[in-house]
Amino acid sequence: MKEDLRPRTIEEAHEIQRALKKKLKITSPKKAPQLIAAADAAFSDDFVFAAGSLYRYSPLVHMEDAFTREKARFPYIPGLLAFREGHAIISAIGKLTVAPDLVLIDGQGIAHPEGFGIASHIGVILGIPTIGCAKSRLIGEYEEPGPIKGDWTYLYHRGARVGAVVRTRSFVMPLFVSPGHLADIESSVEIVLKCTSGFRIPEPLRAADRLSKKMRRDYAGSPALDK
DNA sequence: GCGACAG
DNA sequence: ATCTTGTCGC
Repeated sequence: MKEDLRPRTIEEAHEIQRALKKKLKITSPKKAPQLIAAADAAFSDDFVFAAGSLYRYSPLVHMEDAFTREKARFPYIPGLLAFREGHAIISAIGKLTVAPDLVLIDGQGIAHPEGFGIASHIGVILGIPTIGCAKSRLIGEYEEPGPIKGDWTYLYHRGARVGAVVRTRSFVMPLFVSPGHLADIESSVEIVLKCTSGFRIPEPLRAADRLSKKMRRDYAGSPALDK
C-alpha cells in the first residue's frame, strides 16, 4: 500500500488510481461513527507535515492528536493530490493510539475527474469510511445553495450526483462535500454539518490544520526527526 | 488551441 | 498549498 501512494511517474499514479478505484464502495453507513478523525497537511520547502486529530463524535469531544513529517516527493497536480500528501496523512492517522471509525479529509472524495479523490484513496487503503471536505471545486456543476447554514445542493458530474455544496456557515462560501469511501452523499453532509459550529470549516479539520502548521513552525528545519 | 484546475 | 498589507466585523 505504501507503493500505492508513492509512484515514480504521473502515468504510474493514474494506473494506481484506476486499480484502487475497483475497491471503492459508496454506501449508506449502517452505524453512526463513535470516533471521528480529520487530517490535513502543511508544506515547507521540502517537507510535508501531516496531522491527524481524533474526536469522540456527537457530541464532539477532542481526544488526541498525532503528526508526521516526511520529504515531499510528488508535485501538486490537480487530480493527483493523494500522491502529494496521502502517504503522510495515512502515517499521521496511524500514529493515533485509537483507530477512528471515520476520517474527514481536506480534499475531494468521488467529486473527482476519475471519481477517486484523496478521500477515496485514503478510505480504500485504510479500509474505513472517509468523507472529502474541500474548500473549492475540482469538477462538477451545481446550483448555489441557500445562504443559511445547513442549506445545500447536489454537485453533478457527467449526469450523476457526486457530492454536495454545503453552506456550513450563514452567508459564507460553501464547502464541497463528497463521500470518500463507505459513505454516501446524504450521510456525508449530515456528518460534516454536525462537526461544524461557529466556523466555516469542521472543528476536527480546523484542529488538524492548526497542528500541521504548528509542526511546520517547530520542525521545519530540524535535521533528524524521522525514524 | 483555450480555459479549468482539491491542496 | 504558500506568500503577504490592509481592512471589515463580531
